[in-house]
Amino acid sequence: MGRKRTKSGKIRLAEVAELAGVSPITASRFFRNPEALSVAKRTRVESAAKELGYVPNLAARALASQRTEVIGVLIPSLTNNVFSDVLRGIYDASEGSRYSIQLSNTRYSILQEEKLLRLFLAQKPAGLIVTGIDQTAESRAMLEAADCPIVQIMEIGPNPVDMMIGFSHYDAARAAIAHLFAQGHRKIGFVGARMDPRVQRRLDGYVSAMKDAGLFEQRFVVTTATPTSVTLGGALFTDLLAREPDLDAVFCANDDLALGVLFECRRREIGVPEQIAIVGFNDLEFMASAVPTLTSIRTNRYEMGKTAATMLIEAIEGRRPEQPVLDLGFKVIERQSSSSRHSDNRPAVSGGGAANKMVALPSSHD
Amino acid sequence: MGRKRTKSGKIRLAEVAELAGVSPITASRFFRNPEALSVAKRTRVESAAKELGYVPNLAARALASQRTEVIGVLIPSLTNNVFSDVLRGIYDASEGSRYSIQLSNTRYSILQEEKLLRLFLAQKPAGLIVTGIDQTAESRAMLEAADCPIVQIMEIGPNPVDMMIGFSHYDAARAAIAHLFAQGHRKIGFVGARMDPRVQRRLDGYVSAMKDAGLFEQRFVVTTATPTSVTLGGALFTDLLAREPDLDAVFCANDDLALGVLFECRRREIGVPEQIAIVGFNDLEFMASAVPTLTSIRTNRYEMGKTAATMLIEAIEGRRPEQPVLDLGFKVIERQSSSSRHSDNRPAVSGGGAANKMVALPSSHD
DNA sequence: AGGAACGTTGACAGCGCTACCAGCAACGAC
DNA sequence: GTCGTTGCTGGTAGCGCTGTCAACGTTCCT
Repeated sequence: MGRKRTKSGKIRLAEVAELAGVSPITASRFFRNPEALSVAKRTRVESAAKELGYVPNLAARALASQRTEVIGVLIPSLTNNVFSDVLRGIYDASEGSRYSIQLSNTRYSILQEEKLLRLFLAQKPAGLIVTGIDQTAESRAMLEAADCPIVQIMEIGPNPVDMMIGFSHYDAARAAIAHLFAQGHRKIGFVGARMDPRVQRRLDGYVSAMKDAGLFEQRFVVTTATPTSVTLGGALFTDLLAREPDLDAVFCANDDLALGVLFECRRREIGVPEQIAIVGFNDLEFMASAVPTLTSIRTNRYEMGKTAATMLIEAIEGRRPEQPVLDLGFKVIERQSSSSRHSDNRPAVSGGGAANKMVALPSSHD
Repeated sequence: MGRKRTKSGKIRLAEVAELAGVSPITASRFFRNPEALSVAKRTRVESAAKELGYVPNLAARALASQRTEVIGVLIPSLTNNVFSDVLRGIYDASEGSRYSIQLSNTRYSILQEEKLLRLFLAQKPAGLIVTGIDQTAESRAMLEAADCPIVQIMEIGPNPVDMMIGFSHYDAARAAIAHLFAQGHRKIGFVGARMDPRVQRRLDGYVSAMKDAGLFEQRFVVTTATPTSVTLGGALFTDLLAREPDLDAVFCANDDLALGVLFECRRREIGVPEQIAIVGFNDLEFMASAVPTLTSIRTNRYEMGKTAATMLIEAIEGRRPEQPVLDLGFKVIERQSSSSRHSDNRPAVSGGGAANKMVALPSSHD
């Protein structure tokens, strides 16, 4: 049976080529590298494709060219609104490009990540975005052997596989504690949940800052492997208070926990910031409208996702960035919850790339 | 040049077949329908595949079989944590199945949705999940012509394209207002943002309930097309109060707005619920730990996503659900913010599927 | 015993596209 | 005028897999 067997409704490249009066190869070239065609043929193919409503068959293209136009993204969680901001950036950057996003969820397991990586790589993705820098040795080897650009996101560290974009969670935590010190706080608790590598590094930053000041006490730290939530913030804070009733500040590993701590303070009629100061992490939108407004560490999540995907696409197309490692920095957004004085807008402390990138961010976003 | 040109590292089905001592076709069948093989060959192919670390080439499979194993998902927003719950359900259900998820973001534009739909359908997805019931006529026609199962999610209505899973936003809003009436509230405001079709239906439910009681006033309603946020909740509530200082309750179209209203009340020292009752929508996690705890309408978002994907996969594999339209219902979760009495756990009012599973659609309009 | 029915297997021929290389015209250099 | 060079175009041959159908061996029935 001949090629004409296909349903009449189906438009193949051959049909476009025929209508345009060129060979299929020329038509194919039009979609991949229009500049290679003479202007005359280019316009002919273009209008033929439009007239027929041609949509390329991606599977055939992938099979023939031995590569796909898929960007694989591995993130640990979909629940977390931190990642939803990053993802939004990634999707926004991919829009308008020829690349599509294939998302997978590692559920904070590096073994699961390794499995997914193997799956992804077998399909020859155009590029890969992976979260963090704590891969298994096997994953690391696969990433290094992969013949596509790779961006690691969410944090920065030594030995990037390829490109890297993020900020130092350790430094950010130290900046938060430095801020609390500057406000006169000494007995500063730490509340953390999930304890993934990035939260762990925030804890490390907290510990080092406290030790540097000779103020560290193990009982100031309350953590759990449980996924984070507002309610959990209240519960962990309750534990913390039971261990150390004289606490004068709490640094929360994320904003949900901070909100939970705030509510718990309200429930117990503990004055914020008079009796206890609160600092969160991420600067989610609600932090600026809470009562009192909540101090947090602003991280550039949307920008991180967007830049990661943009860098990746550039690299895929052969334009590697001059700087493969990008520190997007962070910024201490000081608000009422940690302000011993009454001002709500004092000079912000920032770190990493933030210092010389986006200087004066307004204190609310989106 | 012969077939052996391929890099030695690449494992094709042919290699597996050779090692197993069967024909490629038999090996192929092993992956698609193992039951069709004799036990002996099945184990032979299985161990050969494992030994060689074979991973099928999806592009080749898609090209040869004229269908993909991709489930297309069209949602309006990635920011909204309502959708992130739904997505989590979808991804969870797809995990372990052979299907992968292809996500696209319509940004609340039905024209954008139409464009994406065209793109998706050209790749012959195995199935499709689309948000809502307000497609363009063109989209609707494409969906009806598509030869794959389709699930509409987030709400229910007449004339499903194929399958449908959601609940009545209209009825849910009416239940919220009925609850406020039962608590003795009369001057009930409505605060809404984004005003997508589902929020619009919540507004319609509010309006109809108020009109039924002869209490509707246009000035009780404050809405905006701006994307929702906690801060916006406070701002809209401020507008509302300016128009109607005697308000005794606010129904918020979502929980972020409700939280913003709560904070604004605290800022203005308005007692909740003594002076103003607050009811939100969705019952996000933080509602239960706010001070006071916030009443909301619980919607089964994760379950909706999970069930949608499960139904879809079942349908793809030929097992169509007995009931193509599933009403997941809702539940009024009464908490302190709307409780005139002091109890925090009175019998919950529920509607839709929660009461009588997927029978006739409850009194939804339009 | 003969034949039908079933379960299992394999040969063949593409799926729609692109990599590779050859061919051809137009042009400039010598 | 010949020869390369460049720019554009087309033919051939797959990419790795699966749909279709025929062929085979076995079992069961009459």
